[in-house]
Amino acid sequence: MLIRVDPASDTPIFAQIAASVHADAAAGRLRAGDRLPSARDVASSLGVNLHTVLRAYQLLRDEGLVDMRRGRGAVVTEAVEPLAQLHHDITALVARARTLGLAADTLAALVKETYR
Amino acid sequence: MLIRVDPASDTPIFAQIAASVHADAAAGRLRAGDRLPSARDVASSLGVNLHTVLRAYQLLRDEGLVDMRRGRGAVVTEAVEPLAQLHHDITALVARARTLGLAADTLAALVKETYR
DNA sequence: TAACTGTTCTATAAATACTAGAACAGTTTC
DNA sequence: GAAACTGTTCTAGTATTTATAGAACAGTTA
Repeated sequence: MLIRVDPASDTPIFAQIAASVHADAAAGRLRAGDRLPSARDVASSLGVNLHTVLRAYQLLRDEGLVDMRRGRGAVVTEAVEPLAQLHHDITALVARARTLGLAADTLAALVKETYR
Repeated sequence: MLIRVDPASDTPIFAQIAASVHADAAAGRLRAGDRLPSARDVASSLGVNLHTVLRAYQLLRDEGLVDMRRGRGAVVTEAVEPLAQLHHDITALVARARTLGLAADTLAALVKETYR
């Protein structure tokens, strides 16, 4: 499993790591029972701090996406299934927004605001 | 026009102000030619600093949503139309995500990631 | 002209993001 | 049991972002 990060991006690194896992789960590349690479491995391969990776993992844990325990690592839960189910709807919405010239941040903010 | 802000929220105030305008535009409550309340008025009524409101307005300007000039204020552009067109799709997606138990931040991050 | 508007500037305080190192406590593997 | 792995917790420092504050500037409108 590969986690990508753009150091030049204005979004925090921990958020990018979590988003990378989100994307993999939505695309079906991650399934319940799969294990995320250890935080130390991710940290060294990305050249970031261990705590930064752990913060992303704890975010995913708070969302119920992974189950974390010492010694075992971070294991994906059944909560990834809804993400995969929504994948088609999301890509369709994004495609339409793109043709309308909408910025990514604008659409994302709109979705978040609509949730309330 | 009413702009709402939650001081207890973890999202920055300027982002909340921009999101409030986004929501109004998407819901059709804002149309091209409409004028946003002056930054000083919003600042005093919300109890926040002028610069904080201006930062939100400049964000909307960067998105092309409003046109700003000294003396005239911030006027909504035709770029709001796409937002209104997407409103139904967004609410439908949010409703489905909600039934699946997805968090707002998760869905928003997913949408943003899918955009790339 | 007077009152309004956003623009620009410097400055400060607070919160957040990131890095850094160390020690701890479970789990897995041999 | 021992060794190597895992996340957890702790303190600490730096850089960036957020928000506030005040002042002066420069267009627009009434």
